Amino acid sequence: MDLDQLRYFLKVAERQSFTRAAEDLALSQPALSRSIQKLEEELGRPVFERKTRSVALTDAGTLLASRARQVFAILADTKAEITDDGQSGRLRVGAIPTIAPYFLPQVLREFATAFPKATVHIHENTTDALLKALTQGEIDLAVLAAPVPEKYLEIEELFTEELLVVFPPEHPLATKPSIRIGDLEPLPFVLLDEAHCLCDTIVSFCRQRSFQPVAVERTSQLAMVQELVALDHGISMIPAMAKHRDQSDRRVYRSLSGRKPTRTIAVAWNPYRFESRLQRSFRECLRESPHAAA
Amino acid sequence: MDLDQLRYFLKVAERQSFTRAAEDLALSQPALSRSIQKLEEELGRPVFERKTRSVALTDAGTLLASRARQVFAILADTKAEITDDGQSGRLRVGAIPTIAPYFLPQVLREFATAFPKATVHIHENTTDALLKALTQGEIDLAVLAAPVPEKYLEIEELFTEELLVVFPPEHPLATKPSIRIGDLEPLPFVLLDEAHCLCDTIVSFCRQRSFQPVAVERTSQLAMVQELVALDHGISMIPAMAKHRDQSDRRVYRSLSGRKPTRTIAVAWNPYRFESRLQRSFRECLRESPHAAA
DNA sequence: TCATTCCATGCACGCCGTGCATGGATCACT
DNA sequence: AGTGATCCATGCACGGCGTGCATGGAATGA
Repeated sequence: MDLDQLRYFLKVAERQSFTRAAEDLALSQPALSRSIQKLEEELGRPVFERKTRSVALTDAGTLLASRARQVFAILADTKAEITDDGQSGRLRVGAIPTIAPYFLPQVLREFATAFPKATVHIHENTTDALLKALTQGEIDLAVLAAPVPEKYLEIEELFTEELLVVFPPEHPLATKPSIRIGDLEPLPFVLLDEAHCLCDTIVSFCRQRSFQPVAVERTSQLAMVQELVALDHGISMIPAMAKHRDQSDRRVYRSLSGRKPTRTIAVAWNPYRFESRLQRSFRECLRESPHAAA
Repeated sequence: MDLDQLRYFLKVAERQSFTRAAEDLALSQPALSRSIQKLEEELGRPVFERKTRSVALTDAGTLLASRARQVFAILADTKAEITDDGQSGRLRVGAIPTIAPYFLPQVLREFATAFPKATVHIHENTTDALLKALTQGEIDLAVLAAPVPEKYLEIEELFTEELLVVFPPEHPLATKPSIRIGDLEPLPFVLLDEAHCLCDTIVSFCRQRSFQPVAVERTSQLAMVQELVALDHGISMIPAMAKHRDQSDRRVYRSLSGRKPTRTIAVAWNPYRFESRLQRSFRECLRESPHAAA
């Protein structure tokens, strides 16, 4: 039994194909076949059921996969723990798209100043993908919006920010001394794709006020929402942190009167993995960021 | 990082010497040195502190050793679990010397009949050594005398047997209609070495009756105690199971009147390791052995 | 029937771990 | 202080094992 064999094995299990796993592993398919054969020979029974178009784990394979993952987690954590000097190292930080460009840059700047020897990799993705990556140990931390629908993860709330109503300067709303949620009901909305949790937050806030916002357009990024609002395709709600970066006079941001829509930013990590001192320091940076005070 | 490297590393840690570890591993010392060097290179810091006459684990090495042992335990258990067909396989059974030859043979005979494809290895050693071997996963089961002074082990009591007084036929005790513990107080004893728990059992039984038995001779095995008793070097107490094998008329076995000395036979195993179906079957055999009924 | 998609096998190559010989450092003993 | 012993590190050459390339064999779909 060899760690390489186990690594290969896990990749085949993941891709459900020798050919595709071999590509991922930068290995030829025959070499991979042989490696798995050796493994099966040692175990005395096959770990994969070869089907015509793909391969599937046998019972033995399922057990082995679980244990192999455990072994790699132990080894990776041990290595991290031993090499952890609190100053240098690699940190893989995930963030959802509606947070990443508005909150992370300044945190990264501060962190890079405080820990010049450290390397930070940013993984921008949806909440679901980030949670999966956390669970599988592919990233160390994730910055996202609470609440997080995932047990087995550690969550720390950072701060709560307001969602502001945004519209072009010549919009009728601009003349109102105060804007209430009811005023928005007949208006068309520009919203993000449903994969984004910010969209859920906005829709559920409106629903609590007994109306379903009408989305005339959906885009995949907040910057595009802002542009479409400027073109008067509709109004929207935008996190306060995204307003700070908006220098354009083509958009007006206003706070709702009455109960205001908000979202809470949190950081999540996998408590079953070793937490490096660098990781702890990064969380410290997140907590102490000016945004948290704002 | 390589499993071979970790295996080598653990052996060096155990033997506290590259040279001796290399012998155990059937590897040249230079090859071993290089292997550890690679490991240390990957971890970024030494795992051994090279002293003039031996080597010692660094902090990093201590952590790595603990995790490496964990990894090997997982892999060994996984392999055992996958290849476990309930019929074939290897079982490593430990037993203390005062039990092994008197109780195990018939159990082994029954087990071999019921599971002809299985292989059983017997490790005869003292209680301490067996418990250590259990903890380190070097044996699967141990048959010994309760109580077992070890947490983290699973214990199942099998049966309790009497300790009989033994002496030569012409001994004055032979004429007594009944023998009480007080009658033994002035008599010289032949006892086992102190490493044997049976010795403790006998001494503590006597102490509860307020006397300390006088050992005129100590030997390392029960058969020798029996021979010395036949030569009238002294009397002794012998487990009932050791009487059954004794065909000689040079020794008389008698039960004490009043409260009788006993010992309880138990089987112990490591609950943190995978218990094979073979192992479970062997415990079954132990429970159902005729001795248990006697 | 033919093209396609997979995984397995035959064969030759090259890298990496290994053994042998030796160096360098530290003790123990006289 | 000198000498031999002990122990780990290094230089060098070899050989086994995993690998890539080319190809086979089986199942599938058009």
